[in-house]
Amino acid sequence: MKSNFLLQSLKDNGHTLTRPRRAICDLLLECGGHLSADQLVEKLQIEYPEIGRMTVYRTLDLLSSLGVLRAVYQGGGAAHYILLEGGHHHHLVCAICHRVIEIDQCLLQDATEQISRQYRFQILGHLLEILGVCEQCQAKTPLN
Amino acid sequence: MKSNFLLQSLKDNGHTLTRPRRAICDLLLECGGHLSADQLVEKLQIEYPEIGRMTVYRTLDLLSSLGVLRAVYQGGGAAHYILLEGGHHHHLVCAICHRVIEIDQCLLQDATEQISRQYRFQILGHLLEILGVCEQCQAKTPLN
DNA sequence: TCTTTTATTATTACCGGGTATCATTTTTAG
DNA sequence: CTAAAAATGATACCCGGTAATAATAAAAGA
Repeated sequence: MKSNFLLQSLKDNGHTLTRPRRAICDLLLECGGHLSADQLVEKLQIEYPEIGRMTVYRTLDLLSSLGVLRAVYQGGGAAHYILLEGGHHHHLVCAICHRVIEIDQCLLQDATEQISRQYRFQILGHLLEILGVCEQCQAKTPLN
Repeated sequence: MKSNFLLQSLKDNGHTLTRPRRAICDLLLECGGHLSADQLVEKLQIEYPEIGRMTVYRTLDLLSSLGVLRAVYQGGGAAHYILLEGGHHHHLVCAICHRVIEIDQCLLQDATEQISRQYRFQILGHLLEILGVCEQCQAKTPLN
């Protein structure tokens, strides 16, 4: 049984580890994030048909407020949620196919410290989103 | 009469500079961005009561597709739009009062070039959003 | 200029993601 | 075991954004 930092965070902050919350946190971790609320609901229905929409939304909000999850709103559709184990997240978004490519390394250690001092801003986390064209789409639709 | 790079972009791409579009682009530049579509509509109503919601949404979409504007979706409410004269944008978001503090300098010149090579990703722009607590809110609610 | 074609706009109705409400159930504390 | 508190689920609702369409304005051609 692997540990789940989402559940751990709930526990550490005095929240109950209920069946729905366990299911949601496990699924989130299993899928590595990048799911929308409705996608979560749909997947949960298979094994836990009793879990309702509201609980999913509420749990996602709760996790977000604890700083271990983050809602990302790309234009148009539903928000998707990314795991924030290290307090930060970087990813590339393809403007054509909307593929999301995650970047593990953090490019901003120094930069954020500088910002923090300069603006007297207490940093909780950051999100870097790079918009562009992925390799596959460059091949399909050469822009030049 | 100062130049408006939003209007210029429309012109350069063969779009008509109509009265509504002029009004929208002027207002966007005047306010320095960070307005929602409905805020724009409301402000426009004062001087141009004939301009409808749809036109505003369409114009914002058009400008976004040209890469000179970008919709930013913070959780909850409506998207707001930021000017992208240089193709990128950085800002700080206060987790408590939701104030938005813009950062002028770009911290990512080197980092994005590295990403581009490493992932063979053709970068169009980037958005860095730093979440934290601003100076005023730190004073009001000391976290420790 | 007048006509034809194309682009843009305004109105309306609609859709879907997310929220508010509240009664019910589950969990915790005593 | 009982009472209080927390969490859940069903329903209805709200609001930001979209789709569709008819009318208008602008551009192009004769």
